[in-house]
Amino acid sequence: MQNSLKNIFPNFSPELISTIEENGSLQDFEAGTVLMRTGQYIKNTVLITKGKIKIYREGEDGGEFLMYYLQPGQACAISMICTAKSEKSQIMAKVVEDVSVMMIPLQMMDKWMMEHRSWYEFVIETYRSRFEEVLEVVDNIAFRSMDERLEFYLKRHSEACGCSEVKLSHQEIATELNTSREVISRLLKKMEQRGLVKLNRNQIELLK
Amino acid sequence: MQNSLKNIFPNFSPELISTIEENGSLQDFEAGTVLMRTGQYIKNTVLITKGKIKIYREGEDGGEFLMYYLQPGQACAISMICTAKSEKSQIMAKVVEDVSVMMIPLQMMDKWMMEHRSWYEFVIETYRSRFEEVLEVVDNIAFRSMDERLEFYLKRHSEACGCSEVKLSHQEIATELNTSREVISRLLKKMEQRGLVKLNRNQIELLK
DNA sequence: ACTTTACAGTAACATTTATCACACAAGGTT
DNA sequence: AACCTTGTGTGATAAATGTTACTGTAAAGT
Repeated sequence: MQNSLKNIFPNFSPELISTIEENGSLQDFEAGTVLMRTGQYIKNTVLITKGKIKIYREGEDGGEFLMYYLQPGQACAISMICTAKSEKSQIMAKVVEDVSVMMIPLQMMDKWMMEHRSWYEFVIETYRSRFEEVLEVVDNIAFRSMDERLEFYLKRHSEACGCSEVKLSHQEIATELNTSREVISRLLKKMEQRGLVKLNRNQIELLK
Repeated sequence: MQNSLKNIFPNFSPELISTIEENGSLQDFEAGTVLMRTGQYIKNTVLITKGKIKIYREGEDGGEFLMYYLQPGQACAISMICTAKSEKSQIMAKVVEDVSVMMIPLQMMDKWMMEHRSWYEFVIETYRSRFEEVLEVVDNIAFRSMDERLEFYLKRHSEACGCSEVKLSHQEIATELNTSREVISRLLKKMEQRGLVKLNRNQIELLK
């Protein structure tokens, strides 16, 4: 049981693992909890050990524009970046599936960067992969139309959960893509006609 | 003359400055040069000492969607991130005003992170500010319409050059916002009618 | 002075996306 | 069963943006 961190973060050195266990505090949050808001100061770096967190940008009108998901074995890049200078968050983080997270006090960040090679590499890789993901998001909204973005969104979702059924209402999808439910309904219908998906209530099955 | 690095990067320690001068190579590039392409492997971290570089995302149709500009005292975050693992670039970098850049071989990155506190802080701050900038870009395209984005674009430009005249053709603006020249012309005309700008050939003067 | 090129303005039209209005269906509750 | 809530389907219409086509005009080259 105590070795779970080791399994979830296989690249961490044994020493780092025990340092984390000594200094971090494991906390649970229920789905729906908002872990971080725009403008809030960040006090901890967050490692996810269970569940799923959604990182999004909030629009004035209540839009929840999806940036990416965080899953076990990952960390919040924003919290790492801001941590260094205790800066404000520019994003929102909401629990979408009950999570367990390891909270690391911000003072540890700098210290471990110097002392633990595996921590350093993890941080750099986290920056890299999240930056890349955000760039892909930019690509999508800058160059693609809604139908392509919807397909991409569904694909990413099914990859994230590892199954071909996406259990979301049209309204939820619309919110995350910052459009309206009607548009999503219509586009999904077209996709069904093209044989790409099968539609059910609160569930979309990807066929291809 | 030799102290110019010190002036441009005031937070670097004297030891770091001399290390950079020993290991880096100063190179000049003319406006128009493409320094980095999507898919290319990155071999150097780039510090800008003079001029201006545009970082953008390339669309299939030749769009050059602007992410941000790099100016003296700044560094390419992408090159730092990718350097660590010698990853591929996901962006394009083009010189817009003749530049001098200091090229740092990728092996130095990790080494200096451990040895030079001021390098470490510079790198973290570079990550943070660029991430923030990209998030702002996402905000704009996700939540704002073209007229607002255009205003934001012009404002950012005049801030970057420190003057109220933006010397760009409508076509160039359109390319960077991934829209068409006609749209930009229309919107600029409306802005002129609202008294926000004054239009001249190849130059837009911001009035407010 | 003449030609060529790049830049800018604008109308007409097409397409995409947003909004409004409403019907209906599935599940849960009383 | 009757009711309510939530989710879905669809037409009509509006607004924003993209496209085509054409005009004029300033600058640059010859």
